Amino acid sequence: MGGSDLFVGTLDVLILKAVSQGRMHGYAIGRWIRQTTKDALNVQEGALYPALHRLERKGLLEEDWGVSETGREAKYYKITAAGRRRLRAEAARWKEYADAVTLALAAGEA
Amino acid sequence: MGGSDLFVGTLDVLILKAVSQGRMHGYAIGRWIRQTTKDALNVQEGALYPALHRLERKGLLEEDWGVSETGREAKYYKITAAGRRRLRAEAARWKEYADAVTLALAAGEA
DNA sequence: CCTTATACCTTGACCACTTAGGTATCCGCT
DNA sequence: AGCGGATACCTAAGTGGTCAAGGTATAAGG
Repeated sequence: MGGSDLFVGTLDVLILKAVSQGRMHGYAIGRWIRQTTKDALNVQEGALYPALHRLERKGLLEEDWGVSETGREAKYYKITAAGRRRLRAEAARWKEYADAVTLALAAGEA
Repeated sequence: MGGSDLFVGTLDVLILKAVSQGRMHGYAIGRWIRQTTKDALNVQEGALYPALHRLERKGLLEEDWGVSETGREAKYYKITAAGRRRLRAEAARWKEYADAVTLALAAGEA
């Protein structure tokens, strides 16, 4: 199993990062997140697919149908220029935020 | 200024951490978070006070009225044993989660 | 054949957070 | 005297991302 709940707001940046690595379909994005985090994060499909539609609507991703590695129909996503900009911004925001929280949680320790 | 939006779910652990340092009133908890994160996080009061009530209802904090450093009435919070346990668990969860996201966001880099 | 994996989707409910107000006291500045 | 800003508490309405739980369909493997 493994995989705690998401901290709301981190899913988008993870998706953008995944797709920035190369054209990828939805199901594979979920798998990518699970694998690159060594099972620490398991994204529910009920969160994943709406997020993809959201990002597409915002013009951060582009979709087109194709055939997956296993020979099935699959909707592939590609990151747009705006998506790449957003990824940079959100990744920076995440880093700043994570450092801040980690700093706070370390307060009062030798 | 400074202070981006919260990633939902991180506020509770920050509050527990603050109060674990010693008896503290609500307004001071907000200030503590702002200061220990060097202004990276600025918690809105509309998020802070409901969170305190939530944690109190769950038995993770205890409250009693007192007088603040400035001579005003203030509601002081103290962490309970259950709160301390929760803090340990949530801090560990945060660390695991943050490491996982950071790992994923670093994927594909030299 | 039946489960598991792949691959997509939606709906309902929850609930933390944002925004935007409100009360009251006290300090410092003009 | 007046007024902004800090202190110190609170609430209500709205948003919106996620979870839980369903659904369709095909293919591989036991």
